Amino acid sequence: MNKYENILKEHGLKATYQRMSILYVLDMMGHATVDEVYEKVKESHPTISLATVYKNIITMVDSMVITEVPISGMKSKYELKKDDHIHLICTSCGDVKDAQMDMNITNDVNSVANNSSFEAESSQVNIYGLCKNCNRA
Amino acid sequence: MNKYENILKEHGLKATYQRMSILYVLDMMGHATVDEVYEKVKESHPTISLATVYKNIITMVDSMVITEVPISGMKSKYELKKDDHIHLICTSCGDVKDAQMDMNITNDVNSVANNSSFEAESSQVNIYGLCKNCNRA
DNA sequence: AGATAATTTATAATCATTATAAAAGAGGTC
DNA sequence: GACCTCTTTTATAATGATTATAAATTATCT
Repeated sequence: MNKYENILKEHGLKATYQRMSILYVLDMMGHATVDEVYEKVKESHPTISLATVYKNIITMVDSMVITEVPISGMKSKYELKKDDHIHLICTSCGDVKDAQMDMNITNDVNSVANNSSFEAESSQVNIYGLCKNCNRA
Repeated sequence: MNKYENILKEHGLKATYQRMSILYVLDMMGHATVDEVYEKVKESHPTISLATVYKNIITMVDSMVITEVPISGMKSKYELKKDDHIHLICTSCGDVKDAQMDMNITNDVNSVANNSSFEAESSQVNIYGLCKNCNRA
């Protein structure tokens, strides 16, 4: 449980109980909106304030501890910062799953940026469609 | 100017002056937020209501006349529906430019989806970084 | 353990989006 | 072209999401 304490300190942030709880929730859920994080953290820490969740999510995005995943037609979700990967977003149930971003895509994406004299820093790939479960139904 | 009238009717929507104005603004600007559209349309149509802009943007997204472009750390922008392409998003000035999505990326992306038994419908690729202008400064 | 600066909290304030209902307009029919 | 019907627009109010405030609390350093 001091996995999260370490992450925070490595990024120059104080390791408060609230921040660690948010990171734990994101780690467990994979991806979650601000509200989902708030509801989940309240289960173990009922007095946390919604403002605290908002403020810390912003702070941790700025410090690159977590990443915003903006999604068409839904509120943004947040996830722990990890290596580049692809998001498979189910337009029916809203579930988000990660898939590995293979080297080819990374290379292609970088060459597109170079061809436009664009100084690329990061990239996001979202695939929208139906997850296994929703596709059956 | 009845380019937009045709697009709307092809998608089963009434061709109101307000909708055509919104499409014209998006066509001129390339990408714009709800507020930017509202401010721009007001120049030629000062009595348009903000609620009308909101409602029509939702309607036209649902009818696939326009597309939402969700972006980390900014409000979503909207664009006319076009073939798959990549967004080069400047984290300094907020500008969004299109780049061609080459066949390789499309193929790679589809194979990632297949490997996860995910029924892909569409995809979005965002590259964040510095545009030519901001990179100089 | 104490000092200090950052963080948390509850609340209010602000900003963004959606709902409402009356007036206006689009597109079809004669 | 005038009329009918249904949809859309408008202004406004209501709601929902996010941010600001300032006092109380807490993490970290010494």
